[in-house]
Amino acid sequence: MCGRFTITVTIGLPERFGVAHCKVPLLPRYNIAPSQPVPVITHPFGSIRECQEMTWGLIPSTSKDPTHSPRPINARAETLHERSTFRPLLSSRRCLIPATGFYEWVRSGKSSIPYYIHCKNGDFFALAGLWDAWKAPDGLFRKTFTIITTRPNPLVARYHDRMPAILLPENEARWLDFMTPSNKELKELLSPYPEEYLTAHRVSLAVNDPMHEDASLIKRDEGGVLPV
DNA sequence: CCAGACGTTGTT
DNA sequence: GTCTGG
DNA sequence: CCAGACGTTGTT
DNA sequence: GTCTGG
Repeated sequence: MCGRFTITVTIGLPERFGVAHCKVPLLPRYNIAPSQPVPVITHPFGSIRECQEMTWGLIPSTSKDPTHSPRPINARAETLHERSTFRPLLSSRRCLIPATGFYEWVRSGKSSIPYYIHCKNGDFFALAGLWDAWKAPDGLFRKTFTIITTRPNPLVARYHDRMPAILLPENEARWLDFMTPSNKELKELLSPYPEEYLTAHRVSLAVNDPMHEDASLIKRDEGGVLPV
């Protein structure tokens, strides 16, 4: 699945994702966790692409009291069209979440061992997401999003049975297009990202604590005997 | 019809 | 908004 | 995702 | 065990 990710590089991010003027602060992030603000790319109908901050963990616009409702951080690609929470968002609330890597954990007894998965060449990639705006009692809108998950490619399957839906660069515009993809096309867009572009290595247990945020988190850690 | 919920993950 | 349960 | 808390009352 | 917070 996808419960933590990174944006280790911010130089060139607006250009890479077709955003002319990015109004949100772009800082390197080494441990992005649910509930945190994250830069998200949208393409409003009849306008240009935008990059805005949204909170990770979806609060549907119809939510009455989000305090005590689930805020899904992931949505299964296989069942998007049959989930009442996600289906209404498929037509006009698709978004891209820029990233340079993500973490997956392997449970080992009482502890969880983190692995870092990223592009071999260090490129950005775009996670496929859905967002919504919820009107708070104060009248302000809270924008939130969820990351779509899909089957793992063989590389990620060594660590987990799910992985985030990473879009092929040539498909990113289609995902944002106001012409909603058919179910068939959605399935294709959200298929597992090819493993040959990715690599993975074990990292420090320091990643487990979302308070830890420094660049050393993504360094290789020769800690043990678990899978590469 | 209306009322009420609406998620994923991993673990047992 | 849409689906499920009663 | 993992880590950490998990309560109420009355008083300052 | 389960919920909340980051």
